[in-house]
Amino acid sequence: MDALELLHKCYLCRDLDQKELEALEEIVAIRKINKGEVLFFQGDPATGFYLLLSGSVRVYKASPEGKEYTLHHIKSGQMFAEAAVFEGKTFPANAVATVESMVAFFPKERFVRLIGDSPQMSLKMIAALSGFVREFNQQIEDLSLREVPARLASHLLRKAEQINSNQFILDISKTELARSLGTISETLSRNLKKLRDLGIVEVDGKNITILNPERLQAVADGEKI
Amino acid sequence: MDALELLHKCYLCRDLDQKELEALEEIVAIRKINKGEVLFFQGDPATGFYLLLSGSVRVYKASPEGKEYTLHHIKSGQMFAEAAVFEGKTFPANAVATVESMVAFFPKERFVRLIGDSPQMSLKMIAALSGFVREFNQQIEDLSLREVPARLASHLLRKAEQINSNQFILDISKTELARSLGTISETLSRNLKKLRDLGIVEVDGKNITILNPERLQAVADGEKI
DNA sequence: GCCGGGCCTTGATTTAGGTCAAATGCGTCA
DNA sequence: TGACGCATTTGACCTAAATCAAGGCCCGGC
Repeated sequence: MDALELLHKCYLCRDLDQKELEALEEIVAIRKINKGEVLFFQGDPATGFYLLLSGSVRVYKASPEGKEYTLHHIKSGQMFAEAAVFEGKTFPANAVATVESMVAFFPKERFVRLIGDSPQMSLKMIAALSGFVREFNQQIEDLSLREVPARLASHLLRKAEQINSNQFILDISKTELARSLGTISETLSRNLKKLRDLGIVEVDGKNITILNPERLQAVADGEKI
Repeated sequence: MDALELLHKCYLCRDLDQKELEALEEIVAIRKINKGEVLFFQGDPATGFYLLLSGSVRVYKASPEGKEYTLHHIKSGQMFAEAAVFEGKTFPANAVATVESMVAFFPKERFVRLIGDSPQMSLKMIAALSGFVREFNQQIEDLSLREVPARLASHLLRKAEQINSNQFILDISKTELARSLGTISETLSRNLKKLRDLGIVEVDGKNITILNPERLQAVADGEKI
């Protein structure tokens, strides 16, 4: 599928009329990024926002000491760095392609002019930003109030719910999962082991089976393991 | 000053034309809340959003174990729970008045109908949500990558910058400051003591003086104390 | 096949920060 | 003014999770 076709199918573009679509296409810049290529670093001037057409992008924070926390794993069709367009002059995180990817880039000023004339697009941005706020909200709750086992349990339950099956395959490495749970691989490994020893989950490489969803939910709710 | 007057002066209403203003006034519900009164609990159905006209509101999360984390201290003129209007069916946090306050309440459905017709108001909501995203972003960075001394140092430096003076008075209790830094009062007390012992700050009750901004900045940047 | 470099796991140890407990201070309201 | 209650401080202790270190495993490239 070619890039423009992908663009048309994504949430931002659906329901737009021909005129709006053309205006969008006029300002968009589409480009390929290789695996490992960096789209922007934290602190870079925020010149616009992105929409991922294909591939996968990791958005993460890094501390001077080398610690990392993954804010999002962007999947195709999703926007990222939208907030940077309306607020702030610099990107608040780093973004790197984890596989070869295609991105659409929308320059800040030209896009802001566009949405002033398009209530439809304003509402889409509002929806996207609200989604972000909700997601961040959950992350703050996890980081400030919940411990690692609870965060891990929630993540597994959410994965299972998404595909509606108690058996699934992790789509990221365990090291990377640890980073998105706000911990490190060793701690994740130990917690998975505990869940395994208790007969709550079965772990075989990236293959996860939830054997006891009720117990796992209890762990997610804060029960000590 | 009466409530409607306060409403007109706030960010949401500035720059609106007469028609938009009247439409807003039509749907708004203004009410007084006493000190300690709860506006909503986490999990309550999100029926609309609020704008604080006067007083002060604390928005916070609480865990089943009794731990609390303060997301925001809302000051007059600020909106809160806006994201709940566009996303999600329930409030993601609790809100309580810390002093007697006046709030304007905008019911969800009627407000969403309004902004569909008002690009001006859409842009304001986008700006407000972007601001939230930026703030949350910072909180996530603090919680996931930075330690308590660094968070405390940043907070003090920010306060000083706001009023452009190295001497200021805390507008909240230390217990409450601890909750908004993602820690507890004992830990905050110990860290303040360390900063005091190092001659970096002077603390006299709620009265704070930054004696050595450079050292304090170094602590904010992660230097061990 | 076999070599090398990631991952992943596991153990030993350290440490930041939370918990518990007690003492002190301070403001408010009767 | 006195007493109660709440905030704050400080000390002793505990615990979750990070760090440090060592092996094992898997996978791709030669």
